[in-house]
Amino acid sequence: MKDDHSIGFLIHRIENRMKANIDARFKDHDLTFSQSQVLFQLKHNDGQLSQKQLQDLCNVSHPTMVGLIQRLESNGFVTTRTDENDKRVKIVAITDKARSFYKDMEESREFSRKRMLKGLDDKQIEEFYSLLEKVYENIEDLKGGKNDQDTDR
Amino acid sequence: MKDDHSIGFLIHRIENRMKANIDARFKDHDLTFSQSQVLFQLKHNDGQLSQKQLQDLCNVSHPTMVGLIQRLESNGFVTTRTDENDKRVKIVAITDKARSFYKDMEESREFSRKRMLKGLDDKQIEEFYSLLEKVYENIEDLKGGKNDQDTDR
DNA sequence: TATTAAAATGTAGCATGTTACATGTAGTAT
DNA sequence: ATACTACATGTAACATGCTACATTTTAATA
Repeated sequence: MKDDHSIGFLIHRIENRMKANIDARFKDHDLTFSQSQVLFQLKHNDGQLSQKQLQDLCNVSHPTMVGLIQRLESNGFVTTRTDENDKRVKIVAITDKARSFYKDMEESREFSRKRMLKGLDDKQIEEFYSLLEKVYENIEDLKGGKNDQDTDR
Repeated sequence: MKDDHSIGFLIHRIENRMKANIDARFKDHDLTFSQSQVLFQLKHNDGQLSQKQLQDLCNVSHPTMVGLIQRLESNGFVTTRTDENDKRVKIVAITDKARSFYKDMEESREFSRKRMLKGLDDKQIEEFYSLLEKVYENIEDLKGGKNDQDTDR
């Protein structure tokens, strides 16, 4: 039983369930969990960021961010424009429509959070959060630990 | 900073990184992280299971399992046949080729595990594992908590 | 027995994630 | 100025996950 749920598989399954549950809750708004993360980052950064900044904040590859932004834009949650000062960069800005959904999004995330953490006390939640942050720092870099045989190759 | 990485987003990003890293390590073997989970379950259950049993053990929807098995079969990691006693069920069996890869798979998973848990002592790892299991139990069911207005909130 | 319900699998269509390759813009060095 | 490099974005092709619908077989029931 112990070995049947190694930590990696466990995290994988938890993520799958959580994502599917939140996607289902957001469906009425034509929004997904991953898209909500983009809106979340925009909301917490003056409502506008470059595509590159978004992909770094969300820790996804750039083609992934391209798709997310395209769908968000086609549903009216963001607008995009080219930066005048540097024509390479695409600026993504949150719309009022997205802002008006923000409360709902927060509530759904809070609901999901409560469900996940049911039965854990505040101290355990704090510990869980802290452990997750450490693990995330360990594997955060997109071009992940290719330095197989040691520290530096 | 605290609110920037809510637990859900954190888990999501951890899973993305972990999956991508392991997929990269498995690439030479024409294998993926998710496929390895299927092989893992087979290995720990006498080498053969029905498709339904696999989808329950891996906690994925049945169309997902269909795809996983198809690719595993086309790469020679499993064989499939119809159950004689119940023609509805498809029996999936691990092959010798997959068995011979098993050690490599274990080593890669161990490498990934060590990287993720770097800096955590045994007690913390135990705590982390226990917390993950609790969270998983909270959201394990595929047809997730649609009973919105019930206990919580 | 005939009908109906349930169970296991399959297919279609989509979102999200990846890597690999391509394009256009900006900065640097010669 | 030219060329080289770096950076931001775009496209292609694929794996994995989902829901919704369809099919086949088994079980249950009238």
